[in-house]
Amino acid sequence: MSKEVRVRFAPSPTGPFHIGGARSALFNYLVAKHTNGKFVLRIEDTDQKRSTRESEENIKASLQWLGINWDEGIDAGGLYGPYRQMERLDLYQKYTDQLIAEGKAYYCFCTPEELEVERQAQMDKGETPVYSGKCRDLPKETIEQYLREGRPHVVRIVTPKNEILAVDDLVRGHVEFDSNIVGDYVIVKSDGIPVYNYCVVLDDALMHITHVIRAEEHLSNTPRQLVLYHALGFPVPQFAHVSLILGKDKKKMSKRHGATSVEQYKNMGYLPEALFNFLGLLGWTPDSDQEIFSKEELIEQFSLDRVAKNPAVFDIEKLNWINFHYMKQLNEDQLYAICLPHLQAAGYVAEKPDMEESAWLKQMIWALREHVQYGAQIVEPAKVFFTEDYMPENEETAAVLQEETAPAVLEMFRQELLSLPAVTPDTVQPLFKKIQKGLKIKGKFVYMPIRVAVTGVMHGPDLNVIVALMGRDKVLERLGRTLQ
RNA sequence: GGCCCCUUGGUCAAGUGGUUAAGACACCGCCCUUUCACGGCGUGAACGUGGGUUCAAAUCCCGCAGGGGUCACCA
Repeated sequence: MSKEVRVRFAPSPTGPFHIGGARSALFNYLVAKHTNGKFVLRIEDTDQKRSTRESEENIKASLQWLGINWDEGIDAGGLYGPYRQMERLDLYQKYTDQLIAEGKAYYCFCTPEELEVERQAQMDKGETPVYSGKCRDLPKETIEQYLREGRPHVVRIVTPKNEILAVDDLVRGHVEFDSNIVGDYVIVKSDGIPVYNYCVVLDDALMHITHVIRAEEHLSNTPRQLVLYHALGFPVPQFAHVSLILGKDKKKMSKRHGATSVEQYKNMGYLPEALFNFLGLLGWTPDSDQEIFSKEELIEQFSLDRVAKNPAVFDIEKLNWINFHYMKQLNEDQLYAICLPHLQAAGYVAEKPDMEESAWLKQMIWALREHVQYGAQIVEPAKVFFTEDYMPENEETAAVLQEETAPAVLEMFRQELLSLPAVTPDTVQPLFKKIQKGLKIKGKFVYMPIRVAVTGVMHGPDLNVIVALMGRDKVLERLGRTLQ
C-alpha cells in the first residue's frame, strides 16, 4: 500500500463560488473518496483587497449544499493547520528567511516604475517579460543599508537559467517549460505578504498534498512552482490540470454567460444531486453509457485517467435534463419545498401560506410537475391560477373561442358545474363526456374552448385537474367572462 | 506577441492502426393523449486543414489554421 492520497481545494474567497471552482472541488473530492484519502479545504486569502469572509462563507455553504464535504481544513481542523493563509504568515516567513540565507532568494529594491520600463522594452522586442536580475547580486552592505533606510522591497526567488522544467501531468501528459521564461519572480510582496505561487507550494508541501488537481489556467503557473519545490527541497506532488468550463461562445465561463455561481443554481431551484451529477460528467466520462450517477456511484467509478483534455461547454439543457430526472424522484412535500420560493418571489403566494393554502399549493405543484425541470420553472405554468388579466395567448388560441359550438359548450359546462355537489378531478371528468354526447361533437371541441376560456392557453395538465384546482367559483367567473 | 494547452455531429463525448465512427442532451418525425408535457419508438447530423509513415489512420509524425489559457508586488 502506498501512502495515503491527500488532495486539496484551495479557493480564494474573492466572490461568489464559481461553477468552475465547484467542478475542481468535486474532482478533488471524488479522487479523495475513491482512494479513501483525505480532502483538504484551504482558504487562499492573501489578496487582502479582494478577500472577504462573506465569500468564504459562500464557498463553504455551496460546498456543503453540493454534498462535497472536507475531511480537513477550515472548520474541520487537522494536523497541518491553520488552513487560512493569512494565519500562516509566520510559517512563510521562516522559509523566506531560510531561502535568503541560502542565497536561493534575495531582496529586490527595484521600483515599480523601473520594472515597468524594463517590461515594456522587452515587450516591444517581442520577448517574454522577465526580471533582469538587477538586484540579485547586490553587495551585502548595500542590502543592509537599504534595509536600514527602510526602502520598500520585495523578495525574489532565484530561478536557474537554461533548465527544463517538466511536469508529468496526470491529464495533460508530459509538458516542458524553459526556465528562462520564468525568471526571478516575486515571492514576497513589499507589504510582506507572500504571493500566491509561493504560498501554494509551501502549503501543499507542508500539508503533504500528494495530488494537485486544479483548473488548466494554473498549468502555466506550474513551472514557477517547480522552481520553488526544487529550492525548498520538497517532493513534487502529482499534478492534474483539468480543462476549463466554457460558455456557449467557447470562452471561459463568466457572468456574461448567465448563472455562474453555485448559489445561483441553488436559488433557481436546481437540486444539489443534479449539479453534482452534471459537473461530474463535465470533463469526465465513465467507461459505460451511464448518465445518471448517485454520489456513491461517481465516487466508485471516478478516475483521473478518464478526464478529458479538451475544454467543455457548459450545456444548460443537459443540466436541465439531469435535474428533471432528480425532480421526478421527489415526493409532494419535497417538490413543494423546491417550488414554493419561486411562487413567492413571483408574488403569487404569501410569505407564510396557511395550512389550507399550502395543501392546495402542493396539489397544484404536483399537477404541474411534468412541466418543471427546475424550481423556477413552476412560475410559468402556475401563472393561470394567479393572474386574472390573462388573455388567449395568440390568434390560434383565440380562434378556439370563435368556434361555432364554443358558446354552447361553455354554457353547458357552466350549468353542469353549477349543479355539481363537489368539484374534484373525478367529478369533473364525466362532465366533458356528457357535453360531448349531448352536443354530438368531438372531444377536442369540448376540451379546447373550456381550456382556453379558463386558462388562456391550449396546453397544460388535464383539464379536470385544472378545474378542480381552480375551484368552482373561479372557473364559473372565467366562463362567464368569456361568454359575455 | 512569447510560452503552454486543445481540435470527433449544435452540445457533452466513446474511440488508443483495420468499427456500419458508440451513447447522452438538443433538434426533427412517429406513437400515446382532449391539448401541452411526460413516456415509447425512430431519422438526420461529426473525425479543422495540408503533407507524410503504413497494405490500412479519427487514432502515429510534421506543418498550417482556429479556439483557449497564461505572461503581476491577483489568486
